[in-house]
Amino acid sequence: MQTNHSISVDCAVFGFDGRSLKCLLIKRDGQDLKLPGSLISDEEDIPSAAYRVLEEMTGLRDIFLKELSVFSNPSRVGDKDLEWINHFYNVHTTRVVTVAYYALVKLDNKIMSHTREKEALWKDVALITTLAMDHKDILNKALSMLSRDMTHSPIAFELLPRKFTIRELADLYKAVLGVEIDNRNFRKKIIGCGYILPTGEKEKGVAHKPAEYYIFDKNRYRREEKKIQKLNFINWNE
Amino acid sequence: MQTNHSISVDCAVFGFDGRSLKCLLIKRDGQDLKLPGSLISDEEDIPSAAYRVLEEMTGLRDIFLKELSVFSNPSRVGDKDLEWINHFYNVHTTRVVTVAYYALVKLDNKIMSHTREKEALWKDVALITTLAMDHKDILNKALSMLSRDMTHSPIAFELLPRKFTIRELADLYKAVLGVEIDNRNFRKKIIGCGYILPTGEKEKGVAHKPAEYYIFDKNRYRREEKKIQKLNFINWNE
DNA sequence: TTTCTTAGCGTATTTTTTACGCTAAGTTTG
DNA sequence: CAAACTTAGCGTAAAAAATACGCTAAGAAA
Repeated sequence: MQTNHSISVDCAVFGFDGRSLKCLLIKRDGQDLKLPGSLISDEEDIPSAAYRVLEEMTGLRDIFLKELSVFSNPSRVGDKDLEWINHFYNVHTTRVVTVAYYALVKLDNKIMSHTREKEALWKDVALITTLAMDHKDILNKALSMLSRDMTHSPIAFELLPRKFTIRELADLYKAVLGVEIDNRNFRKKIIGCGYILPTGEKEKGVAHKPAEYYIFDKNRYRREEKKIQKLNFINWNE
Repeated sequence: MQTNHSISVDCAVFGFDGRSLKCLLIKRDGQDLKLPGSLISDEEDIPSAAYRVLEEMTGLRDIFLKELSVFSNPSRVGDKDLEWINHFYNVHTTRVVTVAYYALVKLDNKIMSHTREKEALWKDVALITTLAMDHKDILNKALSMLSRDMTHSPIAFELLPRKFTIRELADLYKAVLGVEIDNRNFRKKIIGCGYILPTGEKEKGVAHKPAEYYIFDKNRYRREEKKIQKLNFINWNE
């Protein structure tokens, strides 16, 4: 029985620029686009490898990261891709199984200059048509997982600056989930939740009534979370 | 760079006997208990390996199966475990990364006799204290994923016979989620959903008013699912 | 025959969601 | 400089969903 394989990680890194969802892509050999990734080494566990890739690409250490699933189709890496991998990593492997993650980052100046330096690019996810290997499949799965997660847990704030307006939050939901949102009811929901707090600061230089900045209070969220004892626990349409 | 690893699958297989949730365990060397699993071979992808293990253990092909996550701690397999693996599979490996799944089965006579033959045992999950390697961690993660999934999608029926009473369904939820359920409101919710249909048949030989048997209509569920356009899409406490 | 248990229907209350009117505070336009 | 335009942000009413709980029915067991 032959049972030795190479294992890699691949990360779909998402950012939000206020208009649309972006994904971080890198050019392989200056040609095909692919997700950032790496083979894992003997000493590290797989999440560590993912964090290593993320730090390399973004310069950041504390990044929201979640495992998607394993992609293991024996033919997912074609001969050409395999050649590139063996050359790039100086190994001899015939099959690579990858563990896919998605990550969420705030698109501030720091990260933008770092990724520019790495010659990576932030591409609007709606405009990504093909990627190397099965990376388009990974991206698709990441997008559907992200949609699901954004409705079930407060991870939207990983994509927004620390201080954000309620409009920015709504725009993010519109962009990712593709839904229409009623401004007035959305506000009520957000303000009513108890852990999204006004800062007293306001927008400047916008062509309309300036909105107040809010912050997400993680500790308060956790406290509220514990209080809730949902009896209305079954909801099979989510 | 050394990058070759062995990959395995491990499955937490759950069943429900009407009283409590059971997990399928096998004895290694007639001693330690572990989850069913296997190394994967070069030709198969990982889900196929999981189905192979499940068919071997249960005799069944169409089983609900879902990936949990990858367990990759370099020291998750101790020296003793490694020795057993190398001997059992006739390989030479120093590290095994495992992809964990959970599976749901209906505990009917057929499966019970098959697992008995395989000398596997169905143990009440509440009574499982230790398992080989990191299999207890895998089990814990499987249990929390199962709880989550059972509240968000209609997978409870994978654990029940085709025809079930509303009480049996409620008992399953009580057992898995550890919640109290009001019989009257639960019925309303179940019957109101539109895809759990009465069969006309009734229980026999119970020491109380016999209940009607219901079936879960998968096609009707999918149709209803499409109809729903949830605007109330954000619920961060689920 | 009484007691016990669960089935199964109904009603009233509370909570949550949805729809939508309205004023406020800025910038842009003419 | 006033009118037009855009988004902020408050409020109210209606609809829908969740919850609490009373009650009778149908069987077995005592």
